[in-house]
Amino acid sequence: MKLSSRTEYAVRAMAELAEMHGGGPISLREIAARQDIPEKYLEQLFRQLRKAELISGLRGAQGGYSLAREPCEITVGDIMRAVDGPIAVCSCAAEGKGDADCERKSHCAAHPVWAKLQDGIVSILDSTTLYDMLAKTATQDMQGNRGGGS
Amino acid sequence: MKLSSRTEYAVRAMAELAEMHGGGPISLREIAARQDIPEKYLEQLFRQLRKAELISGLRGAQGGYSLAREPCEITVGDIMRAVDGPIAVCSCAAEGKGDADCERKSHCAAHPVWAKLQDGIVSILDSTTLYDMLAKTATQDMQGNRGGGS
DNA sequence: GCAATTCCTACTGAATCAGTATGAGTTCCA
DNA sequence: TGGAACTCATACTGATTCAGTAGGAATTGC
Repeated sequence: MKLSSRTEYAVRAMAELAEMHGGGPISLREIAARQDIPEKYLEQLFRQLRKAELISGLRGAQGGYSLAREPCEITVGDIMRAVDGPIAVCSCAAEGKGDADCERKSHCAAHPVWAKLQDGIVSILDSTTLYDMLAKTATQDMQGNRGGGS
Repeated sequence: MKLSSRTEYAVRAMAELAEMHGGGPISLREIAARQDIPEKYLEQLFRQLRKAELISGLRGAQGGYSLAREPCEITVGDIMRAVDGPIAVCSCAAEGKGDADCERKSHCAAHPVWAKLQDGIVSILDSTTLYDMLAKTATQDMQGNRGGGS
């Protein structure tokens, strides 16, 4: 039940791109530095994000990456699937898997729970866009909970 | 974002115990056989479940395990925490961790999303009891989709 | 043409996970 | 009273996954 570092990194990097959205492309190096992510590792993730058509890369000097769609059109779920594959709490409750491998299924007491969990997770991830994330962070900053109440 | 086999096994085994609840203790061997779980592995899990006071063990011949509380008093979340420790989608959104390790937190765009996800997961797991699971399985059986599609 | 950048494949070390092995302690029952 | 049927406890192992690194080819702006 834990996020991979791929997902954590990718989401943070994408948020960074979203914040800069509209200007020119931003280099991998810059994003890695600002978010404190190993550069070469992030490079791998970006390749996957590009293949998933969430970002587009521009080669050569002054090149870099930028979002391939508007921030409000990219969900956390999209990012996660791009770098970690389909979301699946277990093999018998995975996306796009109607009747797969679990021969137990029809009489398994656990199955409905996993299905519900899977559903809950996916619906949160798919309903949160990069736009939402930035908006929330801004709000959070405005509310300014520093030194907050113990 | 995946359940461990510990959790999957433990929940299934607990459901088995719940189904038998009220009779005498059931031996590990029997549960393992019925749920097709490696016996020695399940033994480990049961020790943890016992320490968490979800089940109680009776030693000696004719011994075995039984639920330490009513099925409606044991949640999937309880079971999961017993065998896998605290539920945490990431280190900066974990249970019982007010202000821990993530120095980024206050300005991290991802944090609110993980917090929401964590919350959603925990609330599903903590609101589903063994009793609910059995009830659902029964319903499922009554709807009886056996021999189903193609 | 050269510097900055993306693109691509392969490797590696460490950590986690699933499962085993072995044996001690307890209790019932013949 | 002894042994069979159990739980209880610790330590080990092999495999897989994960996080991160290395090295270099291709492309583009200046």
